[in-house]
Amino acid sequence: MKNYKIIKTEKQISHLFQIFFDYVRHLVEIPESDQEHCKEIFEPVFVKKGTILESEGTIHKYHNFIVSGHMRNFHHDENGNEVTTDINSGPRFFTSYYHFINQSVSNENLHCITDCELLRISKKNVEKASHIGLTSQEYTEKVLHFYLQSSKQRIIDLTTLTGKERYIKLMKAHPAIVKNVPLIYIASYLGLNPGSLSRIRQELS
Amino acid sequence: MKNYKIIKTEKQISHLFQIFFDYVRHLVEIPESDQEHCKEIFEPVFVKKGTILESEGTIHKYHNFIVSGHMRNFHHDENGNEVTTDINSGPRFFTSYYHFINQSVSNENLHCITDCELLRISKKNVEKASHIGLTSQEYTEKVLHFYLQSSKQRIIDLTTLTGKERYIKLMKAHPAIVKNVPLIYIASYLGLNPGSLSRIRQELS
DNA sequence: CGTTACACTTCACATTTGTGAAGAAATCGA
DNA sequence: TCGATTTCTTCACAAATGTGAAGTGTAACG
Repeated sequence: MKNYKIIKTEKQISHLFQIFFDYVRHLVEIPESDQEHCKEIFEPVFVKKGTILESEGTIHKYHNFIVSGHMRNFHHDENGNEVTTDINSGPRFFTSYYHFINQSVSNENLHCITDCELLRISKKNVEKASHIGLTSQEYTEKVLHFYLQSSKQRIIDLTTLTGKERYIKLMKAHPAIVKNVPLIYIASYLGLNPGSLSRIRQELS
Repeated sequence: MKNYKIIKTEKQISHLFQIFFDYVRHLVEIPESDQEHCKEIFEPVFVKKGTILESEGTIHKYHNFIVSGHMRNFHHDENGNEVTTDINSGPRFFTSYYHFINQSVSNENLHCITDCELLRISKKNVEKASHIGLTSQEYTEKVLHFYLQSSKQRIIDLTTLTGKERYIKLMKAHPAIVKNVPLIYIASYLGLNPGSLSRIRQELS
């Protein structure tokens, strides 16, 4: 089964970078010359639904930017149960940050829930390109801040909201996730059993 | 009521820095010369139980290191209810990071639950001392990573453990917190009602 | 020393969520 | 297109947690 590197036209690839640059501009400036350089160090990848891009027990090779599609991050707990810790859609970065940056063995899996269009960069290229704003210390710190803020908000939601309230909030914030991602993953992400979430859905309809 | 700057001896202050340096060494090297400099830019503060060190609606002035004592971080939700987002004991840094670093108006309160011994540094001094390892980009990134990892673990605990399991885990990891911090704050931190946590305590005894 | 305020426990009852099994629906691959 | 597999729903019952009130400490402060 060939999940990777399906051949696409120049135009399609150009479109990926367009979305990428539009997204990144929110956080940092990227001069024209850097944009050209990005096209050399970021690799466009088209991945089939179901692919595990990076898996637990390995050192993750790439820093991934989701252009389109849905991905989740999961691991196994001490009883062997899958725990979905994160679900996200493009455009955005989606990586096991801590382990990627430190190149330590990750306990996390990056799973493409739907077909995904990605741009990814190897650790080597990240280091080579440290002069580019995008891979600079400053940008990294901004990204980490952003994740820290989202994590804090999620903790607040988990401690103060009921399951139904958390689901409603997710529906409003990310309707595409609720539409495209299987219920079991959403349930795990929200800290609910699939049965409980199904009941909540029914109550809401 | 005078909560601040109770006069202490040279020896007591020296002890604070000793604990501080011991702690920081885990993450970064600090040469002798930098240690001397630290003593100039960090201010020892002795604070009475109950003091709100930094409060919501203001720009936080200091980056705090708890030498001893217990502090919590809380805010008010849209209904005006207090939410305790974090509880910690020294030695460790305890600051509303995002808002402090960006010098934006914080929505968080830093509350001394017990008498606390602190070392704190103003934003100005942080910038002045950027050549010291301790206030460098590298150190900041390590600290952010550390917080991100703790937040992720807390999310996992909140989604996969019951209230009783979370309480037991806290007891094991931080017995001093369970002993010294009022139940209402611990309950809020664990995402439980005070009544529920009290029941859990009873079941465990 | 006594008053006051706050924190903690306890209770009965309501609500939410978990559990496991069974069947319906949707999806996948040949 | 047709089985095979997975996911989703539904149900009854169990367990966990929320709620509000009442009563009992316990610490703080004058």
